[in-house]
Amino acid sequence: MTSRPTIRDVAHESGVSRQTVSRVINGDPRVAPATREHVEAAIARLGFRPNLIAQSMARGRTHTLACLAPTLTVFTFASIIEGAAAEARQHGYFLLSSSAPDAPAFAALVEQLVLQRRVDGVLVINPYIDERYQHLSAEAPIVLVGARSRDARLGSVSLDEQAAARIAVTHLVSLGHTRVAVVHGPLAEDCSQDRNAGYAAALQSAGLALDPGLVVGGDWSATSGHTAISRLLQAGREFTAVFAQNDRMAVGAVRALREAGRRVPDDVSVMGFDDIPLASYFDPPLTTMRQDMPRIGRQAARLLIQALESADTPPQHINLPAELVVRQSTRPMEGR
Amino acid sequence: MTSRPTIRDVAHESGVSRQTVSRVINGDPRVAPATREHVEAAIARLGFRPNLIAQSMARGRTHTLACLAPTLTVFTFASIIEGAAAEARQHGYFLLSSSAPDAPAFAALVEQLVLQRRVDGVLVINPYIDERYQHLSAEAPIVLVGARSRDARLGSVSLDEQAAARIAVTHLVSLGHTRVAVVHGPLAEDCSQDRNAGYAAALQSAGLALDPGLVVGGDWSATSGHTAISRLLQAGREFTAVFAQNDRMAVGAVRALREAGRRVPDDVSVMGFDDIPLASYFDPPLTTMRQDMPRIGRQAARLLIQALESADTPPQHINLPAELVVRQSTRPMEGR
DNA sequence: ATGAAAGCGCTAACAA
DNA sequence: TTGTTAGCGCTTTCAT
Repeated sequence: MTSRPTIRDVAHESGVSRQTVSRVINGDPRVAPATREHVEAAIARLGFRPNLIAQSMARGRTHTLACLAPTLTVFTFASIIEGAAAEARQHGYFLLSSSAPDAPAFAALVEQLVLQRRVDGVLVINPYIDERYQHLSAEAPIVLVGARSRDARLGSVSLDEQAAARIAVTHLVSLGHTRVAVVHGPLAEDCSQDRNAGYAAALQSAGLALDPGLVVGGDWSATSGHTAISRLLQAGREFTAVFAQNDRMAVGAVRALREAGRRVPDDVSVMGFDDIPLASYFDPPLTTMRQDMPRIGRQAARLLIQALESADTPPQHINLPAELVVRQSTRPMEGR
Repeated sequence: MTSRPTIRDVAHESGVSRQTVSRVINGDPRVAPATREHVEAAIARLGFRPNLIAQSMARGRTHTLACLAPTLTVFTFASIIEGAAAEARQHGYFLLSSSAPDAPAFAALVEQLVLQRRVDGVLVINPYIDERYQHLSAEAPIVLVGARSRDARLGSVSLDEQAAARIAVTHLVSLGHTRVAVVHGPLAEDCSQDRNAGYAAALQSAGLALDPGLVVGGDWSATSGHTAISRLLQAGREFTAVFAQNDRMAVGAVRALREAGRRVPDDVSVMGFDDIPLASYFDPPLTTMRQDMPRIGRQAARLLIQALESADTPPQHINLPAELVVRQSTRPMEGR
């Protein structure tokens, strides 16, 4: 197999200079129509494709973005990435995705991608789950996803977590529940804090006291939701509703309740958050807050590209709304 | 911000030639220890990082692999990617992932990645779900994942689907079920065909006739599993067990059965395939075949890197086993 | 409208 | 062990 044709081969083939070929492939208008046709014919004949590496080299930009997540196997992250990729593509960028489970792996990724100039900018999903944000060099434009930026120079896109949690808890309260437990995520993550704040706000608006004994934490896994609620039950806490800060913990909570002989939703209502794909196939189908993940990704990509293309754009912070999806895991309090 | 230091700056700073700096950063042994130290000091002082784009340019290789999936949002695909990324990293490669929902998008991706020389090789997950395999130019080394290669030049890694399906169905048969329905995936995909073959083989080994009326298809979604089983019930087919070719369809099947007043597993046993993360949290917890996805990804990456590093390696085809996970959605037939 | 020359940051081949 | 000389394939001046 001989190596691929270069711009030089096309120049020979069509009898013009390399420069003219370059103009043609870049859509430069300063080329005579006849010349352009000749060159395009030669390109087609030779099957020439511009070498992107060489273009990047000469231009100093790669037209490539990276989207980094803690893992690809979590549905919400993957959805954000796909939304971002779609938006990037529309703007002529290629978006690659990769994941780093911990801070050192993340640092290595940033090193490879940013410091070694492989990409023009980076989208970072959940930057505050560990120390990874410390490795966010200011070398490349960066947009944070799923957390408020704690650095004035970085833009961010996230859900309006507090408002969403408030809607969720208000839903439970409006059903007549006055003792609402919350299973929150790791407090190192903004979204857990914000959802807790929304929980508190909703209770307060309803004139209900917040019982710290009903606040328990998990790590987003179903198992952790199970553990959290089991503990609550063993401690003899009274509650008729649970606001789990994600669907997986909600599912774990449901199981814990059943194991303790409580019916869901007859005895206890349970809400989740995210609306994962099979949320409606659990028993009972989960009432939850739906996040438009792809949209979050699209917005983030748009912000990043904006920053790339007009250097002096001030960093923006975008908040997106979530939507209540009522299924069968929540129901009005029994009159007693 | 001044631009980043180059190899030339390091050369000046340390009083050696660019070539010597190049040798240092590439770990070439032909450098005097003293010189090496000087250069390394200069590198540290300047904060120099080799520009990967320039390296790729000069070397003609990018040390980057791509892993392409139909979507990132399916757990099995994401797991394969993470396994592949880990293996690639160990070998000094960077693996980027991207997704393409349909053949045209896939073609564009291949164009960007392979024809424009952005990566050295490609892993393609599920190449036969549509016409995408037709866009697999022979320009770069490619390894197929999740399907037998139909092209002698391409290596592949997949599950031993037939054996796995056989184990699954044999499990049901050993429980005393003689009327076992199957909900298969799209027949364009090898794995559906192979799992059907395993189903047939298991029945035959058990001396049971295959009733074509008990063979129904879905598109892997829970909804499709629901529809398939609903139709079977409406048609009045008799069966006491269902082998769904993935967990999502199994979950749909369970729902359909319940809606028709059948208890699972008391009246009908249901098996899935994949062991998705929340499989044990459905009601009932799903009996299923567990695939070691990360391992599939690792193997695939290993094959690709092998092909890259020793050009004349013949394409290999690897088959990995799956493991039966018994939970509560299957149980022995009631004696009647 | 087109071409010539220089260079992007690095490595490879050859010398010394 | 080190340096010199050419590129890699393309774009960007600056001429013409």
